[in-house]
Amino acid sequence: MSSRRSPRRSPPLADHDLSRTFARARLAGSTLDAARALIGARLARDDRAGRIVEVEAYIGTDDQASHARFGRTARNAVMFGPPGIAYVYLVYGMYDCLNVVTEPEGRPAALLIRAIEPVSGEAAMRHARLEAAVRRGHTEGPAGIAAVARRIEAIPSARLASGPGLAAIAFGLSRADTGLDLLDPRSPIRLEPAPAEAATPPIATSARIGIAYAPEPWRSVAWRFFDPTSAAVSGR
DNA sequence: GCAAAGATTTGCT
DNA sequence: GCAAATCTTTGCC
Repeated sequence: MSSRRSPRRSPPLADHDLSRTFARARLAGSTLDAARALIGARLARDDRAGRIVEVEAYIGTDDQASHARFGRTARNAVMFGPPGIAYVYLVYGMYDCLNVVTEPEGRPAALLIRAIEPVSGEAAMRHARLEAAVRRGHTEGPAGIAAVARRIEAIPSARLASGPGLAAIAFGLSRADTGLDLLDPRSPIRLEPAPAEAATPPIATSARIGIAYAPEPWRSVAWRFFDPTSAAVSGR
């Protein structure tokens, strides 16, 4: 590039709207506070966006349901790092799940994104869902890919990302995305605050899902947070 | 080095 | 309503 070009202090952020940057401070403190802050916030990719409607908190090495219960390992290392970073893991050998790291560096904690209500880019989400079905060999039956494509077209919008595995598929996320800074406006996947005009959503709580293996009190603690008015909440 | 289990989803009985 | 699918991570011998 020519040295006569006017220098840029940072990459193309000149027209970036700062009101669309989620505040790292909201993730750096209590994970339970951060969980409430995430309900109604947005997850955005270039061609799609959605409203987070369900999250679960996993806090510290004492939490016997958390991946951090074994201490720091190769898999969970980012949970011990700074807040706002993506932690994507493979569950049951089949599905990737997105977490947002919380709390200061050195304290392992994260919020599992369990459900997202699509706001835009539903076609991209359906396309991602079809690609996932092809990868899993679900299109090799007698019905073929056309039948699977029709079935995916028929899925209601609110069901496109209504579970942790489905949310990752809808947004095209995989373990390779672990380490991404979700609060960097230049990141391909970003966390953004709810629009100023959006109403504050109601928030309900319950025990976390799928952790029956954990001893009490971890099994029953109400660390799942969701918007009970959303049709996109998982398990309905 | 091996065995067990898992922060899920889907399809069939 | 139950069980299969699928493979990485972790604990233990």
